[in-house]
Amino acid sequence: MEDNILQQKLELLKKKNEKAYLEFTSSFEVGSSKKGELLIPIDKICTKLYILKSGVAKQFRYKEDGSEYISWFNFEGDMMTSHISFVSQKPSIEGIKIIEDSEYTFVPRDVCYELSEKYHAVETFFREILEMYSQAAEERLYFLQALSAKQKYDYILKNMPHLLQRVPQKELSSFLGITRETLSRIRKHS
Amino acid sequence: MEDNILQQKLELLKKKNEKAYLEFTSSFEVGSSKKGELLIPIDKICTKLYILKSGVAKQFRYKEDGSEYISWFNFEGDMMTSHISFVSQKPSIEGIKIIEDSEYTFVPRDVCYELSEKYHAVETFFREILEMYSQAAEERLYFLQALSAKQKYDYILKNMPHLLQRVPQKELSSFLGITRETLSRIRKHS
DNA sequence: TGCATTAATTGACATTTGTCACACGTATTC
DNA sequence: GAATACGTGTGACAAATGTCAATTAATGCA
Repeated sequence: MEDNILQQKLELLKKKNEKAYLEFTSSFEVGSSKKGELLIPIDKICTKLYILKSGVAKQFRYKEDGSEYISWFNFEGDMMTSHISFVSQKPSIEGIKIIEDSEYTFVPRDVCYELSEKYHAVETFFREILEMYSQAAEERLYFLQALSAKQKYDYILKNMPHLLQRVPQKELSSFLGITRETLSRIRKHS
Repeated sequence: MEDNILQQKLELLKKKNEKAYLEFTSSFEVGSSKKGELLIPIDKICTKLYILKSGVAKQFRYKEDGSEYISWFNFEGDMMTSHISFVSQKPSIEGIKIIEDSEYTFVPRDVCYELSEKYHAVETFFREILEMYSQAAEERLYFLQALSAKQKYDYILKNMPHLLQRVPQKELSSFLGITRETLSRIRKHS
């Protein structure tokens, strides 16, 4: 989504330092996964950074009661990884699962950090990605804490309508932090 | 808190590039504020990055119904700013208010970005700060969405006990996303 | 195509948390 | 030091959302 802001950042990198850009992008590999596949399992150390070319994926954990908590959905153009594990190289507490057949490219984590160290421009690229990422997290925090179930649904309707078309309600409700039943009832009265 | 991880990062910067370190730290200015003072008002563009030396501050917004949403508390050693406004230079949707007399240093935003561009090591410094920041945001997201009122309180008790000593219950409850009354009742039965 | 599995809907009811009103004690201030 | 504002505690009640169970709709697979 977001009309390929990631692509724009990559273009910027290319303009700034073509050598760095080429070295970075030439280490991209391609892959694909079917619906239901676990791209990053919980408890494993995450060593790759993914860029989704097509399809949909979800980032999730399990709560204490065994139910699922969905922290984010990823669509075409999105960069994704199990962020905390990627940075810290500890076992991941979040997993990534494909929920619609997907194609993607990926880079090994080491390449990201090596090139960040080698090229200032690559470091800048990642700093800017992180800036966007934390903005999104901050907005989501407010969204989750400050809005009622109905307000959350209206927010999605207005700001992320593609979710409604491409994500099952079961998953959407978990993303909103409400039950399927509540979501179903809200939809009925909208 | 976090036993001055920020200080560690600054030391690292110094070791990597002393010139950059000196240029960065020499543009720090000092300031102080009394309890109740608004360090960063809502709707203003945020142009400074603060490091709290002593005291406590809160980052907050107002919800649609006028009640307060507290996104974070800052203590000695914490870096703080209105993140989204700082990055985007748009009017801030969050404010920062002093809730215990504070001393701090601050750097103009422009210096941060100029030095990030000028020195690779400074860029790395900020990238790492952002990595920590997004990890914290991610954990807070899970905390808010996945836990009940009582679980949230127990989590604070266990992981952020200093909050209980230095933050009024009114503010703490807002941080937890529950009402004062609910917090009061939970405390009674603990 | 048809069977089997999964997702969504719906109703009755339970639970959690919020709201409102008021009492009480503690700071703050003039 | 009295007066005022502010933070906290508590009770009665209301509202929002969750839980459980059953039914229907949709989807995927043989």
